[in-house]
Amino acid sequence: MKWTDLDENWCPVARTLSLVGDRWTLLILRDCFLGMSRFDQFVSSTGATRHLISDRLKRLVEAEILEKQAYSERPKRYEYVLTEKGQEFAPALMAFRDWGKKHLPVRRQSQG
Amino acid sequence: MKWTDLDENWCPVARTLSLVGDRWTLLILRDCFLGMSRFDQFVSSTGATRHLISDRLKRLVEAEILEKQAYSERPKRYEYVLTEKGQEFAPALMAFRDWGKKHLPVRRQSQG
DNA sequence: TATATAAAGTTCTTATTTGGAACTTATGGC
DNA sequence: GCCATAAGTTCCAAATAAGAACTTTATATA
Repeated sequence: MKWTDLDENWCPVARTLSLVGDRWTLLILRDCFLGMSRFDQFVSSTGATRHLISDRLKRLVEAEILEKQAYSERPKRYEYVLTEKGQEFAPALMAFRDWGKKHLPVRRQSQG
Repeated sequence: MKWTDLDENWCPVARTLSLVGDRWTLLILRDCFLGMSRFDQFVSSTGATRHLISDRLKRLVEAEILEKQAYSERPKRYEYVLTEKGQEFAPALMAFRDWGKKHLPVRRQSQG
């Protein structure tokens, strides 16, 4: 079974996962909430490959969670910003953050 | 980069994703909150392969999110139950559920 | 003119993960 | 002996991801 097959599942959790049930997608959304919006920012912040970021941004735009906006005309450059639908994903990320802070403390300092 | 490499990331969201940032893992947790606890229940409920379920349950037990408990001695049979750490994941799943209910309504009835 | 930089991707090849079905082990019932 | 149940494991083909280099459009510098 493919995970996109979950999009018509009876369970709202499953349907949500068909879109964002993937670590890189969720990291991109985290970055958006931290104020990032550009391709290369997502690449260096998440550590995912350019290929992955490209793919996940397309999905997020198609799902209307992010919106692609031109911020420069020449050369044509785009950035990705949260739609209202995307903004409303905040509680989920905050729940992840809280759980991680409580149950997965960092031992040694590392960078990502 | 491998996703398990996120486990020492500075960001608590990333650390959380290193454990549960995967659709099948989160669906297994959803099932646990719905009262399921057995291997075959997870297989048929999620639609994931036995292989995947086996792998994800191992990770969840290792992370102390689930606990493996014998419910039969002969033959030896185990079930998986949420630990307190696992229970505290509820708010995250509820956030997913709420977002899905609001933003991803089902069109036609389907089963998963 | 030639070179370098920047941003946002795409392309290529190799490695890792997943899918799907069948098989295993232990036990009880008919 | 034969079938069923539960919890996995094994095998191979198919799909995804990793990593690095390349492309495109345009500005800046020597």
